[in-house]
Amino acid sequence: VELRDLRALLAVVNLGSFTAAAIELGYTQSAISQQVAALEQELGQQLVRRRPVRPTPAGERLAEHAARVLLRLDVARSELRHLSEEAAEVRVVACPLASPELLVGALRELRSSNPLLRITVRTADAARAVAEVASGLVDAALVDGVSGPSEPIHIVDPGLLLSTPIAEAPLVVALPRGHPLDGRGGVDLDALVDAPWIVAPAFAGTDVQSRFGATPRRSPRLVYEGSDLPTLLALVAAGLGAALLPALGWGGFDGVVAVPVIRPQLVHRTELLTLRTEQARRLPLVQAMRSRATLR
Amino acid sequence: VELRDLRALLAVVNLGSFTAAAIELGYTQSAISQQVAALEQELGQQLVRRRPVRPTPAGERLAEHAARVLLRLDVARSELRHLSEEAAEVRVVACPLASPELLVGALRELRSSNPLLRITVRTADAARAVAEVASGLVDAALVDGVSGPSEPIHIVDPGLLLSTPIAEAPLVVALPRGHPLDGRGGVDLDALVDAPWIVAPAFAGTDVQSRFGATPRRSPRLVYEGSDLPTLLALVAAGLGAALLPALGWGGFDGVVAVPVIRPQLVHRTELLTLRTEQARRLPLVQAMRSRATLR
DNA sequence: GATGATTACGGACGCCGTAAGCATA
DNA sequence: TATGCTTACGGCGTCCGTAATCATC
Repeated sequence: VELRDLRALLAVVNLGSFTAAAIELGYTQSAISQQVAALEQELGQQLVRRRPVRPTPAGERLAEHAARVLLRLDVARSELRHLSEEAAEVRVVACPLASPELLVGALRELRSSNPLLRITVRTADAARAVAEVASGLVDAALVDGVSGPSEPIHIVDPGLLLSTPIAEAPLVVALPRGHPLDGRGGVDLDALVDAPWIVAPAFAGTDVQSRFGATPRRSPRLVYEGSDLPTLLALVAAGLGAALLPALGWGGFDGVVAVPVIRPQLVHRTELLTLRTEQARRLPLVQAMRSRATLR
Repeated sequence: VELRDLRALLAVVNLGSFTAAAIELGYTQSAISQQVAALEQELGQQLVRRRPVRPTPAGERLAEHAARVLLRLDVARSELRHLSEEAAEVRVVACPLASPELLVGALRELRSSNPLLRITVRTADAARAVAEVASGLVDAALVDGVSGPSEPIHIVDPGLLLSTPIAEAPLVVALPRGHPLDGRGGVDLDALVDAPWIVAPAFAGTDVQSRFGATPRRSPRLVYEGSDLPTLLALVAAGLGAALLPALGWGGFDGVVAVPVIRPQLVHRTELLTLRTEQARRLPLVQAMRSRATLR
């Protein structure tokens, strides 16, 4: 098993195409084919079904392992780079709904204490944010997700990155006004399991489905790949589906009502992710965020 | 970064010698030298100090990541192998103090329900046991360790292997009779932090040191690498040091007294480790152990 | 001076790309 | 028929081993 082969498998599984994987990795499609074939031969079983290109159960499992292995290696590289050089810049990535008020407060404090520091902020979905911390593209990521109360969200292997709890907010379901559940004081997610959901990766709706979707592999009725909250809410208002959001961070929106989730017991949680290096721990931004965080 | 290079680094760091690493991996010492040099060049910093051969902080960190990466790849390989073939044999490895009475009970039940099944049992220390589950050498490992009450012991990345809690027992310090603490109803480990400890990897004393040893990197006065409990207790009786053990599983021993650990709150915990495959979950042994386990 | 890591160099193997083959929409 | 994965084959690069060099105990 070689890393090159794992990268190939992962790209093929994620992109659903040998050709696309080849382009992404900078090989010819022939090379990708050979790499995947080598893996399959070595492991003695098919990993990807062709035409259409879909992973077998074994391939799916291996791709999962491969993703974690490659992520850890990214982290390792970044950590070693951090060990030697010192940063004169702070780069942050944040998920759209990840309690930004905390971030801007911390940044203002940071700026006033060090006016010369170059600061970069960008938004991305949680998966990309994690990848960017791992690869060293940014120094910290403010990611959000859904979890049990005062329980960490698990985006990557626990312990791989340093995670600081920042905030928790009640979870609500955004529904079109007039929906049967409109007006309820609280809602059980099981009651909505067959309802049309809007899956919006940028808004941390992905992991909930996998954790609480009673029906695995059900393809969502609508996927919103943007990161614009008003657009998402407009989709909800139009009756195209329900969306899972934190109670805070967005004002009212015409035609949309928010009903708190009361079962299962879930919260919207925000965490700050950095490398597990001393340098990261001592980042002024991290310090500031920590002192401001509402959670211990 | 290539897996081959990571394997080389890990072997060099663990064995403290390029030559020994070369023998272990089946290369010449020259090849190992080139592989480590390649890593160092690629990462732009020294990973291993020569003469004597010791890892730099960067090397230590990378070796840690390398170990986890390689372990995960072992697990991946084993899982895929399990997915295709069915086992006609049950192989178990257990740590010496890992609640063996549960194991033998489960094995007896297993034997009576399936007299033809070939069963293999072996003992090893926790680190080796984990490696053997990962590499597929055994189907399950009964490992013990020290943790907080009803808190899992973390030997590997959480989620990498399937872990079933089996039993917990109070933790005691084994001391020579007549020791100043002899007769106390309970002891605070901090009071013993500077005492001479006997480190016995086979008896799960390793991780406690790293977790609660106030003085990191202090070399223990005595290391017992065997797995024979009477020998260990004889060492204690001779006044060569104290040892951390579970309260159960060993009767009295002449010249040794056991004082319960009351602070920090720690227990001796036993868990059953298997691959995270359906096959492993359905192993009769696992089922039997589960139903017998005193923990939920 | 001996043990053990590094450097130099040649040969073999592996891997990728080009191009032809082939299956499926 | 066209798109896209597979197979065949040749060249290039890489990596390992042998052997000489060098440093440290």
